[in-house]
Amino acid sequence: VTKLVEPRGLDAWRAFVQTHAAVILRIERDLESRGLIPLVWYDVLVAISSAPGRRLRMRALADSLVLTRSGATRLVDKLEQAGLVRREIAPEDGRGAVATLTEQGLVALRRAWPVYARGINGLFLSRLSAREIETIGRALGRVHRAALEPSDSS
Amino acid sequence: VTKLVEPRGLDAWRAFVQTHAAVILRIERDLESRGLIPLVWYDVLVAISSAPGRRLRMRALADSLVLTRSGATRLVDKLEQAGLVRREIAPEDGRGAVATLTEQGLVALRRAWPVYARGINGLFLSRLSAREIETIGRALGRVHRAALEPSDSS
DNA sequence: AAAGATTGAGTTGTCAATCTTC
DNA sequence: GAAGATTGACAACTCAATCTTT
Repeated sequence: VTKLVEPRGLDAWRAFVQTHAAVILRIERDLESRGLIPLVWYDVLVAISSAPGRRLRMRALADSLVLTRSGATRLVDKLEQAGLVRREIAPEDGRGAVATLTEQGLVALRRAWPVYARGINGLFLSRLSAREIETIGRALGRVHRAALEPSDSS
Repeated sequence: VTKLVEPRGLDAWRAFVQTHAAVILRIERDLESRGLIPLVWYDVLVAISSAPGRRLRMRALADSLVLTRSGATRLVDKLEQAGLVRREIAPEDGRGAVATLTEQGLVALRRAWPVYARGINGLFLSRLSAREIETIGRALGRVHRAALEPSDSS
């Protein structure tokens, strides 16, 4: 394992990856133990509810969740079976489908949020100083935008 | 969506989650497009190779990868089929199995590392200042340790 | 023909039950 | 009986192929 990454950088990377796994797992379990919806479902509902008109095309949903299109299809299938989401034909483009929230979906969203929020606060934010939170938001936001760029691989 | 998390904190959390997904995805694709082993396999090989004596119990492997025990079993099955890893009976405890690296496993590890390292540098570290790297490593390391604690959920 | 979405087949991971050793 | 590991049944996601609308 030649030193292609400086040690400090590697530490940061590892902390980043492992912390993500550990924290997400804890929140997931917490939601489940309280009979609430899984985190991915929550993500779907939030994405829809915060989209203009509370309606979101499947494609856009897939992108926003870092999923494939088929993944989004399967996922919305479940949510629809559970009665949290409804599919409609896109008004301007007959090819497209848009996902919308049902009343139940809105309720499920509101129920899950406090538990999710408690996880974010208790496991993540409460361990960080205001300065760290600021730095992390700004720095990782920058990394995120860069990672969405086309591809600068040689 | 009542304000149970302060806006700055929510920004930081979202940046954290989305950046993770985006960056991991890019690295994964990069490895695949070059015919190298997937990231999880890499993680397994690293975990083993950096364990004392280059041998690691299944249980410890599962923990270090944030996987279930059965997940670890399946994973090592594949690696073993591919000839990168070998299972042996634990010397002191007949119940346990330890995973060890094969010669091929070591080669696969060394081949993947430059590409992985390039991803870490190019997508992550190169977008961050030295101060940010330091802060992220320290802060997220603290979050990680906290997330491994038993469970302080009410 | 291109883009949106879905389906079939296969892979990866989980949970609950089981086997083995302590 | 408890812990380590594995197996069977099943859930989640991906790729490639397909269908529909533009």
